[in-house]
Amino acid sequence: MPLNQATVLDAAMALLDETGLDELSTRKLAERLGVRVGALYWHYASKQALLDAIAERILTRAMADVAKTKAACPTGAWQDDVICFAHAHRDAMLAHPDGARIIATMSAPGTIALAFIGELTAALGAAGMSGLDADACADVVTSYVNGFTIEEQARRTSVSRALRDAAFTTGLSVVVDGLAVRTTR
Amino acid sequence: MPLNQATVLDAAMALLDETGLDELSTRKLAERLGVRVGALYWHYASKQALLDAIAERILTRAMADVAKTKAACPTGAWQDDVICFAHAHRDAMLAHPDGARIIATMSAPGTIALAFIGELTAALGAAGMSGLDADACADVVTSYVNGFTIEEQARRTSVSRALRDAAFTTGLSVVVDGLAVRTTR
DNA sequence: ACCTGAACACCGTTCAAGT
DNA sequence: ACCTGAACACCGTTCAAGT
Repeated sequence: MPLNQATVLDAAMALLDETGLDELSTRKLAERLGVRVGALYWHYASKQALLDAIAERILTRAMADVAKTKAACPTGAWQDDVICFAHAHRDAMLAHPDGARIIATMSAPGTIALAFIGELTAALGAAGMSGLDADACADVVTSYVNGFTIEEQARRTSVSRALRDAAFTTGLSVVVDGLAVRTTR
Repeated sequence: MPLNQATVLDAAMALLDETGLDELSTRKLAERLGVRVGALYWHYASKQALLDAIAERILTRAMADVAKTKAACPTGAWQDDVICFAHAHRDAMLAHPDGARIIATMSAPGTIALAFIGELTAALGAAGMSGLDADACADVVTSYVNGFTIEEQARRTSVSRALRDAAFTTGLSVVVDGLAVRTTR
């Protein structure tokens, strides 16, 4: 049966998981699929387009996690929403090697990325923040999460996952506290 | 006269400024220096070592800016210190194409990077934050700055520098507000 | 000490031609 | 519609040998 975008993407993510981004080449991917390199370009216009598809898939997973968590525990407090978004975002990136780098270097925010940040902005708007402020504040959250996770994944640090989780959570609470100041004035 | 580490580094930064990170190859660098590729490996063990040197130079510039600003206007308020650090950090990265990406993907934090984060941590410690908290809080600041600036440089956005500055400053004030609640309890 | 020459083992991308 | 074959224009790195 012929290849399609989904099969290529699946193989690319498997290769990513095994080797990391630096070793993810179109040629190795072609070999894994039992096909010549050129064949890939029928399904994706470029390697970057394929990486963008990986990024979208990672963020799709993050959004699904948000939906699930909110369904299981609908507290209604905007702080919990923000915390939920941030953890889902980081977890989805940590699930694959160099996940944060792939998100950070994607060529343009796709539909999923826009939806993700849109939902976060809406959650902040519901907290009584209006317009420009909500946009900028959603940006603080995603910038922090991206910055933290990129660093975390780049240096293969010796510090345990538990300690890194604690540092992340502490930093996140700082951000949330800062947002709270903005909400109450 | 023979090449040395500084000459190679200068040429690499000039090439970076002209072409960006993706076009910065050892071969183009060698051509610019009037030398064969292999010659570079006498001065730097690898391309990554050269990129690390670029990262160090960028952070050196950031630290110099911090020192200058503090000398010119020594307010003593820790909030001003944090804001000063963050702006110097971002400005130094924005001064070169893909500057933030180079910082984020450097193989290990060098002496300068450690000094930079050390000074920031000390400033927070002087604000009455102790130990682990000061570490984690310094991390929020640098994570935010890195995350924001990577995004900013990655997508060659059409939004003006002034608007991006405003968004950065708003986000930074959120972080500072969050740090303040930690300082006063 | 510093560099050349030349190779090794790779890359991403394109495109006529096949089926 | 989907893939092969084969090329094009590159990469980073190593290392004997030269000066």
